[in-house]
This record gives sequence, C-alpha cells and structure tokens, in this order.
Amino acid sequence: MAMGKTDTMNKASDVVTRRPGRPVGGQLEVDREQVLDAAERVIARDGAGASIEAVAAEAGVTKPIVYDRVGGRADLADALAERLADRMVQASTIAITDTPGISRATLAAFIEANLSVVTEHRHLFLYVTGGSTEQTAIGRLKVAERSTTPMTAAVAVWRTQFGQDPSVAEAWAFGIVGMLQMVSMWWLTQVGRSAADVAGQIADLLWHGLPGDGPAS
Amino acid sequence: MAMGKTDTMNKASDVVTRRPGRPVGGQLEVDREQVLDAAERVIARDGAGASIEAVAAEAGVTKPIVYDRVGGRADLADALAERLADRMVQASTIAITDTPGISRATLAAFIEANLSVVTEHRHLFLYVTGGSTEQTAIGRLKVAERSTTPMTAAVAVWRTQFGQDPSVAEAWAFGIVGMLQMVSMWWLTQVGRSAADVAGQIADLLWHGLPGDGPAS
DNA sequence: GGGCGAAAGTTACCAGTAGTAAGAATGATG
DNA sequence: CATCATTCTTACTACTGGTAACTTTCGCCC
Repeated sequence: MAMGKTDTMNKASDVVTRRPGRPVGGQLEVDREQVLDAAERVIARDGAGASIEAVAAEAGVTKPIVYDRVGGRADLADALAERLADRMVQASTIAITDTPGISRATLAAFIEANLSVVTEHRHLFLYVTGGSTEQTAIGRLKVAERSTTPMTAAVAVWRTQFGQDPSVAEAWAFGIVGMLQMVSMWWLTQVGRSAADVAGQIADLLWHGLPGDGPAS
Repeated sequence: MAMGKTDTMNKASDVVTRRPGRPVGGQLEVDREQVLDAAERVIARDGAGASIEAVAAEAGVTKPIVYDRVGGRADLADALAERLADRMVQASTIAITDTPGISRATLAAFIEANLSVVTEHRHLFLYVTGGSTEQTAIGRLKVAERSTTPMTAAVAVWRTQFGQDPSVAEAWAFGIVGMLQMVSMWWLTQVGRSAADVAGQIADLLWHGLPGDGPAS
C-alpha cells in the first residue's frame, strides 16, 4: 500500500511530473517530516537564503503542499529551529553525562558540544537564527526557548540545592543561550581557532564570572 | 545656497511631486544622514518590517536615491546598527562613569542602561537584530562588533591589570553582547518585569559566575 | 454500476519588494 | 549656442511568500 513508486529515496530526483488531480496512489506522498528533511537538505546545499519553492522542489512536491504540511515560512523556521535545538540539547547531554556533578569542565564540554553542532549544521544555524525580517526576530526566542526550557529547570534545581534563589533561572538561561548563539556565530567567522579553546574561555567566564578566580572587588 | 524650499523640516510632508530631471536647486536635496533619520522614523512608526520604498517616501525621495546614499538593504541595516550600538555604548558609558572602579553594581548599571536603550528603540532593535535572511545573520556580527570593540579593550586592560590572561577578551566581549541581546529580546516579551531586576540577575551571573558566591565546586 | 461530494494534488495568479536600467530635466563647459 | 555631465524620477525586471482556482481521483450511497 502506498508504495506505488519503486524508488525509496526521497531526493530531488523525484521529478515525476505529476498530473494536477488527486494522486492515483490514493494516499499521500510526503509528510511533514520529509518536507523538513528536504528543507534541511536544500539549506545545507544552497545556504540560508533558501526559498520555499526550492524546498518544495527538493521534496518533490509543489508549494501549497509545503504550506499544508508545515505552514508558512515562519513555521518552517520554527520547526527547523526545534530540530536544531533538540540536536544541541542531545549533544550537550551526551557530552555532560560523562561526569556526574556540575563543574567548570562539564560546562566547557557542554559549550564545545554546542559549537560542534553549529559547525555540523552551519547553514541551518544561520537560517534559524537569521530569521526573515518582521517579527521573526522574536521567532528566534522560540529557538532559544527550546534550549532554555531544560536549562531553566536545571539551573533552578541546582540553585535550590545550594539554598540559593532559583528565580534567576529563566533570565540566566536566556542569557546563556544568547551568549552561546553569538559566540557560535562569531566563531564561525574565525578560522583556525580551536573550539576547545573558545569553549574553555566561555566556560571560565560563566563559571568564575568576570573577575576571574583572582581579584574580586 | 541650496535652501530652495521654505520648510526646514524634512518630514514626510515633503510630497513635493518633484519632476524627473535634475532638480532646479542645482545641489542635492537629502544626504545620507537624513535618509538614515527617515529610516529610523519609519521603523519606529511602522515596525521592523519597513521597506526601502517606505524609507524613501519618508525621506521625501525615491528609491534610487536611497540606494545611492546608503546602499542596499544590508547596508541600511548596518548603518542603523552602528547608530544603535553607538547609542548603547554612550548610554552605558554615562551610566558607568558614576563609579570609578568596576564592580557588580557598575555592571548592573551597564546592563540596565542597555535595556533602557532597547526599550527606547524597540522596533529599531528588532530591525537590526532581525536582519533579512541570507548572510545578514552574519550582519548581526557587525552590530555586535561595534559594541564589542570597546568592551574587548576594556576587558583586556582590566585582565592585564590583575595579571590575568587578556586573550579571552574578544570571546568574552562577543559572549556578553550576545547575552545582552538575547536577554533584551526576551525581556521585551515580558510584561511587568522590572529592568532593574533583570539587570541585577544578569549582573550576578556575569560577576559571580554560575556557582554564585556560595558553593563553588 | 453511475452519480456526487470530499480529498488531494497542480497550475496560475496576486501582491509586495529589492534592485536596476532607461529617460528627463538642469547645470556646466567649450 | 551646442554638447556633455549631473541628478533626479519613472518604469521595469526578477523573485518571493502566499493563495485562489481548477483538476483529477477516491469513497460512498442509492
């Protein structure tokens, strides 16, 4: 059922020149996930300026299908942002679970894991953080939110454990995510700078604070 | 010379219905600064989705003039970003010069000054940080750079003073600017949250680091 | 089995926008 | 006085996000 065509790959080579009406296969052809996959592919290939039409072509369908499956451009960016954020959370979690407690070293591993995801999905990162004018700058908050939600919880728990005020957690989480995003973008423009070095520097800042471990005021 | 018209205000009421050719006044009509002023006005009024044509209309000229004076959309965003960054640096500097040394209180004042500039120029902030797809995400780096340059220097000097490695300065500056940008954006969506509170929380993070002043690892 | 509405596509179109080429009027120069 | 350079407006192109209209097939009911 629904396996009418013989090719299992959903690449752009699906130039089947479909006729207008309801497809003869009876069922649908591509679902939301496949459209998102196609979007990631075309962004990785053509850069962050990918158009909806290009995504549709890559998915082997037409524009209205994209709008039906994932919604408009903002929804597409949101969905891709969630995917990217999930990948970051996952990579960070893996990098962190090595050591049980929280320490500066854990923090550095966390940051470096984020940087590595960014390099892996360079264009996608620029796409979702770039946005497309209008209120999509606000849309970047949704990217952030996906990352901040677990972080907020972690920070709140951690602070409570040590008898400190947990109400700072949300602001801190957004701040940290913003710091990571900007450092990532900056780092993308730096050639030959080690990710571990940058991660270590940022970890120092986040762990010891601006005065460092030396002369506090 | 060149004061042909009688009105000194360069508002949108300049619907002079100019004729095609070279203007009779002999000289030019509006320069780069006036176009940028018009752009700020139209963004403040109509939001971050302002078009080049709207800017041209507000400046009382036509599109090609805008392209001649400031360049394309990316250049416009860059120029406005520099203006905004300068205002932030200025406001921060003023807020800081009250107290001579650097302390957590100074830091909080610095952050709060930034937040206040953001609220004053809400739409402009969203315009320059929003960008317009493509590599304009990178363009946000230029916004940041304008802010980071003095900050980098300050951090480097400060670290050197205390015998610490100043090479972290650049990464730190970008990180801090990113943190501020994200916190600002998040704060814009929060109603009834005091700027001073948020500034204090972020200052705590940046000054004492994640472990707070209590239980370091 | 034939008609008929719902479903699921594609095509064709609209509105808006960044950016540019072409044209028109004026000043400057020989 | 004629010609060229300047400086603007108009008119246009290319493209994009988004949607309406049309087309074909499926499923159902009688």
